[in-house]
Amino acid sequence: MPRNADQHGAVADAARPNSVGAPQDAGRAGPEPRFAKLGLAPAYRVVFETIEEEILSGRLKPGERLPSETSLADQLGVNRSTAREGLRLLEETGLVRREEGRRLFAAIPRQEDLSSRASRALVLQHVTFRELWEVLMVTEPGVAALAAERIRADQVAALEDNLARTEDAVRNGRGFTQLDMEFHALIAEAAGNRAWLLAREPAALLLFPAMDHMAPHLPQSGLRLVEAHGQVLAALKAGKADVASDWMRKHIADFRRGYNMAGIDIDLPVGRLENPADESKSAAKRRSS
Amino acid sequence: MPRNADQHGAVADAARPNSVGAPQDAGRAGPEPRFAKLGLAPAYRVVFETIEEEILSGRLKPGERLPSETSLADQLGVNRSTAREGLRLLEETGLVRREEGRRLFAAIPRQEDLSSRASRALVLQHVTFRELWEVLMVTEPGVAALAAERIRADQVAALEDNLARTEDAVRNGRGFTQLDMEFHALIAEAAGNRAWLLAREPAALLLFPAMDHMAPHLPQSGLRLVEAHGQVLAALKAGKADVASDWMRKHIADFRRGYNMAGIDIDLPVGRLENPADESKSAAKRRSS
DNA sequence: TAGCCTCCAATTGTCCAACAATCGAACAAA
DNA sequence: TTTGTTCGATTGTTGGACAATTGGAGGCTA
Repeated sequence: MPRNADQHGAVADAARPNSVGAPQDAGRAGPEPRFAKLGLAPAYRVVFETIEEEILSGRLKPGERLPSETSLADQLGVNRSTAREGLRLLEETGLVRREEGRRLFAAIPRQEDLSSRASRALVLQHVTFRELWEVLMVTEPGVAALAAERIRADQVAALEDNLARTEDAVRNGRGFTQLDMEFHALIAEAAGNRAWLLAREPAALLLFPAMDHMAPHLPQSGLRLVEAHGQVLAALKAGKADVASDWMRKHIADFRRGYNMAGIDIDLPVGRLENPADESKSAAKRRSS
Repeated sequence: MPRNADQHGAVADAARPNSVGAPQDAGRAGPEPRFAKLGLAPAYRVVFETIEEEILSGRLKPGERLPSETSLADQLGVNRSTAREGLRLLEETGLVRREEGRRLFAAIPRQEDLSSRASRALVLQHVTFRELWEVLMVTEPGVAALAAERIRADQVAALEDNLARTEDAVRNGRGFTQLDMEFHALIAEAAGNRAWLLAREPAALLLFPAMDHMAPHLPQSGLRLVEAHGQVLAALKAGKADVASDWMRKHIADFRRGYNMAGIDIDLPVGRLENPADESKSAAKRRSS
């Protein structure tokens, strides 16, 4: 790639950041690790990094409109196509997003995006049920303890509503996986800690749906789940952090027991997310293959 | 944008996935809001999703080469520019990577990339020191307990080496933040749980470097840290999960105490990562502004 | 003046066609 | 075996176009 080539070019080379006039590459397989291999980044990546830095540094605040592609390309001294490639990079990072319509905004990456991408990575790594379970075995009680100290009335109400719906679903033999996930997510939210949200969600997103595979084998599981949720909720309402934490631990432990009883191997890698339950935005935004 | 326009076009429309034969757009002036607006994704996004699906489903295995851009564009029935935009999306997701050289490979997203992106998001959300601390207060002891049961000899050796270097750094008044991070990372690795790695790293990446701000105020902090690390390591070697966990808890708790004593507000948002200490790849791969 | 409709400039999505710099592999020379 | 040389394939970048939408600025009615 013509680093500084400006072939037919009229584009102002001076405006191009990082137009390092560095030696091409130092040769590939040098048996002597004498020189550090100097990395030359393609222009589209430089575009990405430049704008990224602009946002990270706060000079470009979330919510603010980005300049038009043409103007951007102009300012950076690259072609619009190149600028667009940089924008795609930003788009996927979540640092730039298009609201409804086309205009691009600077933005903060959304939790859901981060989590779902992390989940995908875990799946691709063939992470096992056991690994996920070990994580949640620690995080969920921890989060519950925090939530007990901070939960607000409206959040209690949301949990009560969730519990009622779960009871109903269980009584009528309907699936309750989604409701279970919602319950745990609500508690995590009640913990009022964004870092926790991010830490637990990828594992939660993968482990809980796995329940669908075991529930059919265990008629009791629904009742046990409702009982546990009820106890946790009660403890939260009473502000008893240790009790909430304890019940949560039992609840998650139960999860594993369920798996064992259903005869499923704990050390099997988890599969792909079947139905991430996001008909909300997903269906509107993209059409699948 | 000409969804299916193929304007001057010669490109095989049939080959185009998702060439939904939807009415151009229901015509703008349709006085009847009869149909729900069906979300049309730009072609470059369809390209992205198509290839993503190919990888996620395992039809395209990690490590495998992708077809050339021209051929790809050809197969998908879009222009090379458009295909490239899709590739940028994939590139940033980490599902596609360029080894050394240019050819693109299918790949699994790297832990580091996921973590650093997550960290950035936390910073942009102005997450506070307290939030991070609350997370690590739970995760680190949990991870240590697991590590006690699984740690291998070579991992013990690595920790011992790290401890020795830390002692040296402390004794000679050098910075030891990097070594501290390494110590914790090694333990996380010893826990042999990839989901844990992902869960704790974003917070760790942000919290530990913050020590740089407090160490200067606390002459003792280095010694306390070495003592704690030593105790944890001893417990790990002895396979005493609960002891390791306990010492780790104290260690992290100490962290906060240090902050208090240094007179730093716990509820202040953490700043940007100053020096993520990755001269290894960072310096080689990109040149900064 | 508020409300509505029309027309136009600005912007995004795609596409085409080239060219420069490399990479890679094949082959020749030292 | 190491070092050049050559040539085709591939990536990085650029210019230039055109269709479909958007967002307003005006202008026209109540």
